[in-house]
Amino acid sequence: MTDIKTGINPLFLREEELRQGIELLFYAYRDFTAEPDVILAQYGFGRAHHRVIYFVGRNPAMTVSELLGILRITKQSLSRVLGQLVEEGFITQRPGTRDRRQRLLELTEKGIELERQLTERQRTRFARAYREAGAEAVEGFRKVMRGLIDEVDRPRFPGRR
Amino acid sequence: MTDIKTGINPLFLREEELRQGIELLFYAYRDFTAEPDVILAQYGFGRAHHRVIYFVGRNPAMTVSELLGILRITKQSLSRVLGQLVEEGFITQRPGTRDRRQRLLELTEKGIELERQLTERQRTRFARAYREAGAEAVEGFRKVMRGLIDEVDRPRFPGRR
DNA sequence: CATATATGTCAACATGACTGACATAAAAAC
DNA sequence: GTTTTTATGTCAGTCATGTTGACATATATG
Repeated sequence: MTDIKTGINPLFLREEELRQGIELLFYAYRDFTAEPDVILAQYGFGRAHHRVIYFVGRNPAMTVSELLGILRITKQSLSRVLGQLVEEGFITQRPGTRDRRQRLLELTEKGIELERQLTERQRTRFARAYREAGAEAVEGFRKVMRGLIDEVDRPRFPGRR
Repeated sequence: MTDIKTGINPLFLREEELRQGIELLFYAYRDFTAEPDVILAQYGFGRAHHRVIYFVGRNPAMTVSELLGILRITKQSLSRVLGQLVEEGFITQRPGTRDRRQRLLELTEKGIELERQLTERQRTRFARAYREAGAEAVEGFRKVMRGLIDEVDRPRFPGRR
């Protein structure tokens, strides 16, 4: 075996390092999503609703196709949550002007308020983590995260210029 | 409005920065989990099975309670997937020696093989991202991710000594 | 005019979470 | 040594969120 004397096996270290990454992602996502769930439950909503509200709030006047492309779910799955959100007045749909087949999505005042309330927790979590880690670490975080994402979606996160 | 002349509003930048973090986490997790799903489907398993296999592989002889504490799901939910994995010979249970109420969990050969196959994709994804980002960025990534995790679970990821 | 596209809808199903109630065996406390 | 707590399992029912497949409508495009 390699490095019996030093007790360090570089391959083992690498394996350890990679598994740590996997676990960091698991735990971070678990805790990151747990907080808004409490609020969502009060509205009778789930995580899927949060995702829709989030991305519609982030990309006003986005089309259903665009949203489907981000969420990577089927239109039938989206239809249920989106339908509820429209029905209950959190999101409005209006036909596109250039292409009248499109249903452009937008948050209502009520939707904006819920989005703010939901995302606030997550923003606070990031703000704390960023502050404690420092600017340089944040840059490293971005770099690695960007590299984890499928190539098609990396342009959504332009690197440092 | 602040900084009309420079066109820079620091509060807006901060908001942008935090939202980018939120989105990085969403996309990374989405793509990170998508790959093993293909293999799991061939076995008639889902993501929940992968999580159980992963953590049992990582912590041999772990108890059911420990596993529940990591996954943060109910024992009823765990019971189904764990039961299947035991039934189909991927995991074995044996009573603890110190405390004979415990059922210590362990991967079988078959389980180890499946774990390897499943996690390999994710390890490769991390390996590439780490390599492209560089050692310093990886350190920043770790720092931020650790800060995102609930305080109780941070000791699982000791900082740099 | 024919075809492709954007969207929606109906139906059936699978997975993985939940709550609540109850059961058993072993450890720990008194 | 009896009582209580703990670790685990199980039965039953429900819900949220994903899937596939088929079909419908309106509009854009060739």
